[in-house]
Amino acid sequence: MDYHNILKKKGVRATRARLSVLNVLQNITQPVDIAYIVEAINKEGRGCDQATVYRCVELLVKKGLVRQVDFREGKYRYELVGDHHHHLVCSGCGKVEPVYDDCLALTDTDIVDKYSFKVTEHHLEYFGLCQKCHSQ
Amino acid sequence: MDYHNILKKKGVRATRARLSVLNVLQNITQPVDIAYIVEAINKEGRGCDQATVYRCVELLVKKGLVRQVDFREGKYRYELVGDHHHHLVCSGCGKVEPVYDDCLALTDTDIVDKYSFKVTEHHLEYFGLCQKCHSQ
DNA sequence: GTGTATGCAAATGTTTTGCACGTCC
DNA sequence: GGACGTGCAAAACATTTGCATACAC
Repeated sequence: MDYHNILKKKGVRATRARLSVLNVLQNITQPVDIAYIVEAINKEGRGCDQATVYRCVELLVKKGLVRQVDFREGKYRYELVGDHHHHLVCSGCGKVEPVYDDCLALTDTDIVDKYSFKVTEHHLEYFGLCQKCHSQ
Repeated sequence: MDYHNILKKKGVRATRARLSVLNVLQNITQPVDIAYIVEAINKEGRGCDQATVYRCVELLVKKGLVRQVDFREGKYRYELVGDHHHHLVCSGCGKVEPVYDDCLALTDTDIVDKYSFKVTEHHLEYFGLCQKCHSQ
């Protein structure tokens, strides 16, 4: 909850820009792109340059606080790591629904055992049509 | 095997550029980017513009012959669809290993049932360190 | 021959970088 | 005070687009 302390614990400075980025990501219901973050920060008082936002999210991803997501749009989106989940992305209307189920049969640990490959993360997204778009 | 006929069956023209792209992708062991495809085509005689390659892969992906892959590099890679598999991507040396196991516990069909969401495709990649990079 | 694909060049969109100045601790 | 972060502007890179010409069928 207290991002100031969380950042300190991670060994990095708790700057205004980083706190702003985390604060924006705390209030979203689905992954957002850099432009969204910049705009959101600008709305709440003193703004922030987009180069800074790029540098912030890069750091936050590296520190494991933020997850980078790819919806095949030619740009990345970001969300707080929080609880582990995947996404259902509708190709019709763009709606994004989180999936909290345990989706993987071959877990990260299985892969370590079978392939001698130490998995640090995996990315899984489902693409298709939501009920509304499918029935049209 | 005969891409000329495969393209015809898909209802699109079997042009030199499309056949070249498919031919390049037939000879790779891991997903490659657009620049690689352009260069490979240029090496084998009459070349091909990169705009054309972009247009070709877009069509081939749409027709289900080519798969677009994202290794979090800020650009996409492509490979023939062939048999379904996922990837282990080493963050250390960039090595890519295919995984032919059935990785998903929550299949596309399960999702249709549980979430009323018609899955057309899913993207799954594992990131981490290969044995060599991990032991260093 | 006709409709579609391609080449070329320019434009667009995303992300990165260099450097002077500001801020965190 | 000193190291590190930020703003600004420019650059780099991936991808897309408009239009005249070439090609597939």
